[in-house]
Amino acid sequence: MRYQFDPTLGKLSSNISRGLGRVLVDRFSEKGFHISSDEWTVIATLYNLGSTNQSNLVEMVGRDKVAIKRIIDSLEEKGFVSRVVIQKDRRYRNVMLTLYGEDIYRRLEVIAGQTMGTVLSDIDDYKIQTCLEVLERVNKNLQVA
Amino acid sequence: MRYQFDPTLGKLSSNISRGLGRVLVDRFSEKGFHISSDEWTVIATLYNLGSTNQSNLVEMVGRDKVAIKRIIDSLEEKGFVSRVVIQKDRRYRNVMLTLYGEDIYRRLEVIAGQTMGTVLSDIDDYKIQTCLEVLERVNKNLQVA
DNA sequence: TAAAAATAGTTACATTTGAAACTATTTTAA
DNA sequence: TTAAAATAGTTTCAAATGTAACTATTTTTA
Repeated sequence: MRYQFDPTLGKLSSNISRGLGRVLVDRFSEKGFHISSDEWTVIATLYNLGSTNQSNLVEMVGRDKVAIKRIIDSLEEKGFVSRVVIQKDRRYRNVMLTLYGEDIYRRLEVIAGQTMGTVLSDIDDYKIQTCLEVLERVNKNLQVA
Repeated sequence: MRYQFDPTLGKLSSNISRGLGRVLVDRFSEKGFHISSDEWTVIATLYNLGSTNQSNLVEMVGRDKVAIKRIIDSLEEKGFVSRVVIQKDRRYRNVMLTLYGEDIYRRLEVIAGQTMGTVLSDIDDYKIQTCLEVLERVNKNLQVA
């Protein structure tokens, strides 16, 4: 095929990243939650994953360790997560949602679900699946590139 | 359907945006071009569009006017674009690639094409098309959301 | 087992980015 | 025709982000 040399995929991914973040933060904010899109990503990851260390979050979320540290700092300040040094190997910190954090997750999930519903409402399911599949693959390819 | 409430699309788009930018900048840099991914986007847009004003670039590129101004400033310093006040309406500036800028575009295009080729090489054409179609739609939906 | 290497996480600093206020100019409408 | 509104682009300042160097701890290896 003739590959994209015009910056379509780059432009779309960066605009969607920015735009989805903006919309999500606005919806959260309207309901009284002051949470960045990065914070939301980490909260959702922790909810699905349970207790884990920061390095593992680096893997799961795809941000570097400084970014993860900063997000955890902020979530800890807000009381959504706790961070505990693991005595077995004191380099690690165990990060997990607090009960309050879990409660917040469930509320945010509803808002995020509605928002994604709006954004994806007029698009066929199978196309969305194909799209996500492609994006996963692109993301993998980028990691080794 | 059951919509994504885990942050899949947000995570993927932001990681791809970041990753693609990083890879592209690295490839450009290896060949001696020190160009950000935003600059590349604007150069390619100007090549396809010809002469235009900054507000129109805001539309085409999907960044705000401050971002566009900064990118144009940088491209102008490097001699890739020229910016001329339009006498008919002196609020506008006409932005266009210089001959040098057009030459640079053609060189960058080759590198960007190869890079995208690598990143997309193991993915079916029709799936890529479907993916881009979905992303275009999502992007449109975000603009009104 | 002691020194070197590796790993998890943090700090510090420079750069980038975003939002709001601003200037200059043109258009609208009283 | 002139005051108010709108538009294009710029400036400014605070906040977010990326990079590199750092600390603390554990693992490896000579």
